[in-house]
Amino acid sequence: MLIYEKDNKLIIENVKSFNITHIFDCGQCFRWNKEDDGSYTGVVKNKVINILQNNSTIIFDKINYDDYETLIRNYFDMDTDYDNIKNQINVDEVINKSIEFGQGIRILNQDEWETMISFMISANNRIPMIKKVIENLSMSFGDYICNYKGRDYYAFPSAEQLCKAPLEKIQQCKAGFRSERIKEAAQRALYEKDIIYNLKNKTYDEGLEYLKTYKGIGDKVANCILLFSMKQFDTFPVDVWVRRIMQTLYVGENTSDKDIRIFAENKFGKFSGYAQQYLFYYARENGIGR
DNA sequence: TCCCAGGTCCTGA
DNA sequence: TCAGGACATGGG
Repeated sequence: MLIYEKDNKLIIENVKSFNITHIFDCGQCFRWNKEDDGSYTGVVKNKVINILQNNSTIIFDKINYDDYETLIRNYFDMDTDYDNIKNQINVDEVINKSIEFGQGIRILNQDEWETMISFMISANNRIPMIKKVIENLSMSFGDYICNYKGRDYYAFPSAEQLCKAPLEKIQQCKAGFRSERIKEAAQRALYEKDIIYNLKNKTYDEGLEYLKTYKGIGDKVANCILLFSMKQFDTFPVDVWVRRIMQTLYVGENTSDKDIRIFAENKFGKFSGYAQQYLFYYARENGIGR
């Protein structure tokens, strides 16, 4: 991997296991959108990031090496050995095919608070709608960042900002029945921010137990939060898509979500979360079980 | 009109 | 512990 700055861009050559379509379309994040030139633009913390890929070269617009060290490197999971992970979870033909199909997937290290609220919104919702609600919340309550390629960008609102927001205004963001849950979570997070940001240093069970004390966070959402923002990679969140592919290709049709999760965690081991992402992407892109 | 979406909560056995 | 319905919203 070769990293250098050129013309106000940061360029990384010879990246392996990195495909921006796989990364942004595998359902782990909701704030990235494709541009006409094939690049993706998104918001990470308080920064707008645009990323373009040509084969094994990735180009970040208006990013310098400092930004790479403080933000990009961790967010894009650049220090993880994906070959090793793929080898460890590649235990049969189904997962082998899925890994091949989504070879460029990476599990992003996202902000804990943003991930909590985002997956709270995901309950009984569609991905385009989830993205719209998050965008509405950011535009209504988040800090303005800048204009990029003709579009205004806003940071995801903090707990403080959502706490001040009247319930009706949250409802106007089309959050539906999740509006009160968001408001309640913000009120709690205001005083428990340290706990939330320290969960990655706790055990999986402690994290799960804590997250589920929030209204609107059940088993599935809690596991997504743990996987996508708290580095708990041994968990296997079961949603409709994962249920479909697992029931079709591994276990019986009437197997419960909990049993599917236990089956998968035993099968794929400490990197079950990565296996879940490959399977999710494969199932969704190929309509498995529909 | 009905069905469903990266589910959770509540209720009643 | 577990099944079944309600829940906002919008697209097919």
